[in-house]
Amino acid sequence: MPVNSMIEGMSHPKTIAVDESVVSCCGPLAAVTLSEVEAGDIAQIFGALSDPVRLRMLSLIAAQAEVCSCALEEPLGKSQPTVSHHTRILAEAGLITGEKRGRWMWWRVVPERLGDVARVLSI
Amino acid sequence: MPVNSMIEGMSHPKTIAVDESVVSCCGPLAAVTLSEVEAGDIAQIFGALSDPVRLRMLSLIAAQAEVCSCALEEPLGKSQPTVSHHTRILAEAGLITGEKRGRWMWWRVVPERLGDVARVLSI
DNA sequence: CCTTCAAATTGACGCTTGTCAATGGGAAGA
DNA sequence: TCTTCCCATTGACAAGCGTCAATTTGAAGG
Repeated sequence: MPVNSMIEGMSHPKTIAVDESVVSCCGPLAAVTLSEVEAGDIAQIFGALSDPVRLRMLSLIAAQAEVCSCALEEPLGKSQPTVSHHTRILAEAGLITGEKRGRWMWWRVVPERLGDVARVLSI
Repeated sequence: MPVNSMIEGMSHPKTIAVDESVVSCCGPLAAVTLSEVEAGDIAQIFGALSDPVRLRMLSLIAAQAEVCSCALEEPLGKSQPTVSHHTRILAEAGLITGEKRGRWMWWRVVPERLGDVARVLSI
């Protein structure tokens, strides 16, 4: 199974672009040597996971069903623009989804996406 | 289960320092909110996976039982110092292990480590 | 020894990234 | 409409990262 079909793209509200392109579904790293584009797409997702603030953010969101942006600044100890920056990166990687209700932005994790990423590491 | 015991540290030849500190074994992201140190340790591993060249390198190594450093330059299209740089980062993250035999450096993936990382993404 | 060869290290360069102050956009409430 | 409040965007800055040429280390093999 080719590695270029490893992770399924997911759309996201607020026109944040998730790469629906190459990746699509399940397959171990060793199956086939990655092309440069494939590697780039997957690297982007791991890049989203490669920052401590974003990992703690993901952990915070995953712990509840839904979390408001405003509820992230204080536990993370980061400014509002910084929180916005990080949620954007996680969303672009398809790892979280946001929905604006009233004045608040509510974030949820996308478990399927996490599963897809995990599957890349299998063997 | 606390997230600070998520990934088992692994030692590596040639005194490349792998963080044997915090991480130790298995547990989903949502279990407990990550502390800053925990998040930093895990982020380092994802950071190793966040570069296209390193992903292709990992893919190349995983495809065989063992790969010589000298066999990586040409398929990756990178210079010898660059290859050395990337193998070092993957090794420091515990994702590959190297053994020097004669003049050649032979690399293998560490499947258990990949499994541990995958387990972090579970739910 | 001396030479040869593979890998690691150093130094330098440009590009990317995380951060925040300041500003802009848009939705609720008076 | 005007004000308030939450979030996104912009701009700027320092720090980090990927890359390679040049050099060093270290192991074979004459």
